[in-house]
Amino acid sequence: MKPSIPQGTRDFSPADVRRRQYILQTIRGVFELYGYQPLETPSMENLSTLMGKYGEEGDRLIFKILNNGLNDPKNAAKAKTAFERVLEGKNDPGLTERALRYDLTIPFARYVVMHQNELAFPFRRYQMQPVWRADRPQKGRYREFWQCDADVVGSTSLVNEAELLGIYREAFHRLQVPGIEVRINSRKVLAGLAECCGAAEALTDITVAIDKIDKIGLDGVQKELVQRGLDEENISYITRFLSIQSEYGATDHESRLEAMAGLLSQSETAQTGIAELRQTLAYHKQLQNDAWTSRIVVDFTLARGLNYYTGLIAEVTTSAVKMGSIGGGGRYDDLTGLFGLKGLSGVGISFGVDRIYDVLEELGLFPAQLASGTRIIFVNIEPQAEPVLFGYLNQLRAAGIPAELYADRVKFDKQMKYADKRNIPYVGIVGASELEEGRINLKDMQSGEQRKLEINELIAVLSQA
RNA sequence: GAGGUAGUAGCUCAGUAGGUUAGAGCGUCGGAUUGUGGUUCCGAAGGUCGAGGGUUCGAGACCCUUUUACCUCCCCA
Repeated sequence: MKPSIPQGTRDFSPADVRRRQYILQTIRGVFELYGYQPLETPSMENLSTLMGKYGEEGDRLIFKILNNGLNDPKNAAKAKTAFERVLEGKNDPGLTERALRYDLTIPFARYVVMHQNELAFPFRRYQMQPVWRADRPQKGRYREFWQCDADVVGSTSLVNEAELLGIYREAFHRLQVPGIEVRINSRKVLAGLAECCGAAEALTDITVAIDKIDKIGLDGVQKELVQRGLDEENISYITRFLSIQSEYGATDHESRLEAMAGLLSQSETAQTGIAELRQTLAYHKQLQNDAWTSRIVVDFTLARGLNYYTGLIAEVTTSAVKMGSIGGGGRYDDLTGLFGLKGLSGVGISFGVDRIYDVLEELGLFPAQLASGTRIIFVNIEPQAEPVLFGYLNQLRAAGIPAELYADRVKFDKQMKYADKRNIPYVGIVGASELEEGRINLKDMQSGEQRKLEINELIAVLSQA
């Protein structure tokens, strides 16, 4: 049988894992720095927890888990009727009642509701775990991928928004990704647009269409709006809305906000949204670090799919690589309401680790020293030396230096080749003569230089390198 | 979920209008070199041509099905 793995999944070889851990650790460090606490939830949730939370499209992409025991004769009738319902496109607990998690936000909301009495609100947590989607794989799109989320619930303050934007910028600064743009918008402005253009009920159609303007241009958006049933009057208003976006420089926030406030003066919702954007930017300005090269862009065409967002929405892209967004988030006023806990507002962001990986790879931004963990390997050429080498290993490891011994006594050059292939920077050679001298012949694999050292000197050399 | 392109050695690929035992480079392994890797030289192994079925005297090539990757749409990280 030819081995294979499921569509859209990947193996991660040692070098891949090190690189992924580098990303994960960098992001984790920033989360911790901003006072977020770690949380983990199960890989699978009850199907009812997930269904209906991501829109129709989302429901279709949830990986469902088949119930056990379907072949038990006493379940047969139930399973058969359940299967009939599934064929009709419905779910039935007789066949499946669990599913793999689709994102980290809904499980988080579920967690908050279940543990509301133990938590100190505002509750800030971060979560870094894989999620699964039955999407068709493409470049940068997998069926199993990791998300890194930071959310805070129980606070409506825009300080949270401002800090989350800071987390994005700090993390990408540390990862040294160039061309980072954190685009922000407010769902309230979009709702105001729908109101003002006379098609309040078509909010989703409008947002889905204008979100594509980067891809299909103004003409394309207009066509799509027609297709989605908007009339000429609606569309001409939306066109004016879109022109505000292109009229000002990318970072001329204030002019853009002012123009938008003028256009949407009839909508109280939109005015609130604009005021919130202003306040978020003002807070963020005080929190930001001058070293950050990324920029914040107010982008009124930004929509984002997940329909639970109600306030600020954000998305991260880099101009350095052709790739979809590498992060996104927003505020949701009533996420926990879905699980019976009303009045808790939350806001959060997510990092797309797998896409960030692809970006770093493409730009060659991974630090070189991620290659190997082992600092020194002892070649095994002299049987008498083994007890001494064990002692050296113990001392090196006690000093925190990753060290290993080539376990099999095979040909010298084979052992050297192994060290070379593993990218281990130093080789320790102890043969008969070194044994007699009580020293180690230390070879620097990069320069090829060798020198004889005592173990204490060797530890000193490797500690500082 | 809809459409398109592709799948030949571990990797990157070649393979003439269907015609003997399917090739190259890189890598792997062995040797030159039983105390010195990354360079060099010599040699070897490695493929039921993604899988299944069909057309044909004959299929890596043509047809169908299936699977996987990539691209577009949908949607999204």
